[in-house]
Amino acid sequence: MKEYLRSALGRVLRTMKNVPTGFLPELSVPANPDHGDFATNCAMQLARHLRRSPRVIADEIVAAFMATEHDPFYVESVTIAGAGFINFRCSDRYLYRELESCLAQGAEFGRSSTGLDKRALVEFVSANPTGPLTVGHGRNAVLGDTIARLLEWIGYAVTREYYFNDAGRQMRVLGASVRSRYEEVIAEEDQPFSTSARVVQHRHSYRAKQLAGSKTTVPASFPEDGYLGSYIIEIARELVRVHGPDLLDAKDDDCFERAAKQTILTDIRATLERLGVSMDNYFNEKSLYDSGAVSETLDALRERRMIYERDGATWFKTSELGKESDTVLVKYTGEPTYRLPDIAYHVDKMKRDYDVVINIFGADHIATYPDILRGLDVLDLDSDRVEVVIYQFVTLMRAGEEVKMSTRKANFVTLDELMDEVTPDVTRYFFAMRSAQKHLEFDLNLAREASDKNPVFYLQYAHARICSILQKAAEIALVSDPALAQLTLLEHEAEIALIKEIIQFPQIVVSCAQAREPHRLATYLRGVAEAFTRFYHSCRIIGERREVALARMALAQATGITLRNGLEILGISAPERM
RNA sequence: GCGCCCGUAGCUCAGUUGGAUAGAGCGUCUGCCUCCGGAGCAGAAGGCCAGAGGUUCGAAUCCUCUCGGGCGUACCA
Repeated sequence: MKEYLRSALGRVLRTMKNVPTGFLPELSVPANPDHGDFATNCAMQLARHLRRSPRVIADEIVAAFMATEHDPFYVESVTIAGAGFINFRCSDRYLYRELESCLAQGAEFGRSSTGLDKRALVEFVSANPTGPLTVGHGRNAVLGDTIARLLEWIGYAVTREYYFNDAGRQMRVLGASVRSRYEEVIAEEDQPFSTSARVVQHRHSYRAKQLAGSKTTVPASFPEDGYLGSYIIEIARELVRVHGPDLLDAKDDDCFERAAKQTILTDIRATLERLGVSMDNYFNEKSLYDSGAVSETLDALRERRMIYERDGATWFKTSELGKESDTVLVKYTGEPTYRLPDIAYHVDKMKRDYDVVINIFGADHIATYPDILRGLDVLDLDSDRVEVVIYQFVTLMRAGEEVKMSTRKANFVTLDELMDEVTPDVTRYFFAMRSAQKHLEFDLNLAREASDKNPVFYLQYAHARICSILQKAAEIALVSDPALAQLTLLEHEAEIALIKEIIQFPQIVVSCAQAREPHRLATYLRGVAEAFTRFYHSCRIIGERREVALARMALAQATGITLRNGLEILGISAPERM
């Protein structure tokens, strides 16, 4: 419809005098449905250029349109309103055909081939295995996965990738933390009745002072910046269960580190799985060192004369590339900063030849990616293919107070805990329903206590109700069969409004995917569910004469298809009863 | 200091490439359950779209400045 109007208007405008070549008419959907289904402002835009009043120009355009381009299949009426808007109302026949198409496509309704034969890489979550995924990672995971699903729906072949680093100082601290807890568990088992002595001992330790006011206690051997979460104790207990006290003699923390990493990574995978996120690839930063990619990248940058040495460190001349200062790539210790492997990683991504490479980053990583792009530019790789979706932080509210989150300290809420409280469905909807660039306030008390107020239930409820109606109708021998339904019987205001809502779905999917904005889909689905409940309240199905009932059942079925497919993209279940 | 993001109803947020009377949910107030699922529906109240300039037929949307909030700005990851 939109395409037809666009090209028809384009042809009309080309026949008119003095219209600039290349002028394209814009089509929009009026906010007020009384104005029509589509509107164009082109008469107003041309007014200045043609030095005539917009209304006169609009008259001319409409006359020409009606004479040469008017197709009654699409357009029922054309009117001129306001300062010079041209409004088009589409014909019911067009609506019925689109509705038929929805019913025919079923589970495929909303899929398109806009991005056919294109490949996308979506890198997201990418948390290092030092602890369980937090609420913040949840937002990242939902955004990334939903964008991936949207792209798949418009035809892309998508790879979901998780980039992680299991080496370096943070992992050594992790290993030391586990060892300390391990020793603590062993000591407790030896002297099960001396726990009070242990607490006294901690009260005198430096760490205990730091922890004053917090419930967490740690053994004296605990690293100063160790990981305080209770999951460390769980890992230590498991090691005791399997190895007993044998590990007390271990000469370094390697075995503790390995055990921790393995457990945590497995847990992360399980958490993501529970959220409905399944990665295609876990990319280990270490492999970039093993393959030589890191040193190759450094050499390549050096060849372009963008590298120099100073104070024992290796610098990247980012000041020549629009940055205030240069950037260290290799520290004086000989150890690279994270930027170098990051660049090498993206070089690797570019070599894998994707049409688009999307990264999902929290706002705290905002400063990291420009360096990556600069690196790619220097190496003549097409950095335009790299896109970054930055999301703002999640503020967790508990009993009206903000909870500051840190993986190191114990007071974070894990993604698993969140899902325990509000279910994965609600978690996904909550994170998907808001624009990524807005801060997200997550009221735990509200989410926990008041599940009946959560908007996701509104969508699921509408779906369940549709299933229930169709089921009930079947019991009295009314079987929904789109092929037999006379859709022209759908003429109630609420029916037409619902049809118009439904048939927008494919276009919505395309625009959400292209804009990388899942929240607009959530907003749209809410509108579909609202239009359905309005229809439900003004139009009965069971009890109406057979033909009308069948037509309305077809409409209900189409609504169900739209809700189901939309929820599928959001990764949320569409239950048949609740 | 500099960079990025945000500022829309009491609260949390929508608002497509600039369009016609700025919209939802929650909360508040009115109605509506012999009726396909009331987790609902219909309606009311609530706004100088942070503020000031600019661009134009037309601005919540684009530009500049100011004020407020968040996040960065490491030889930490």
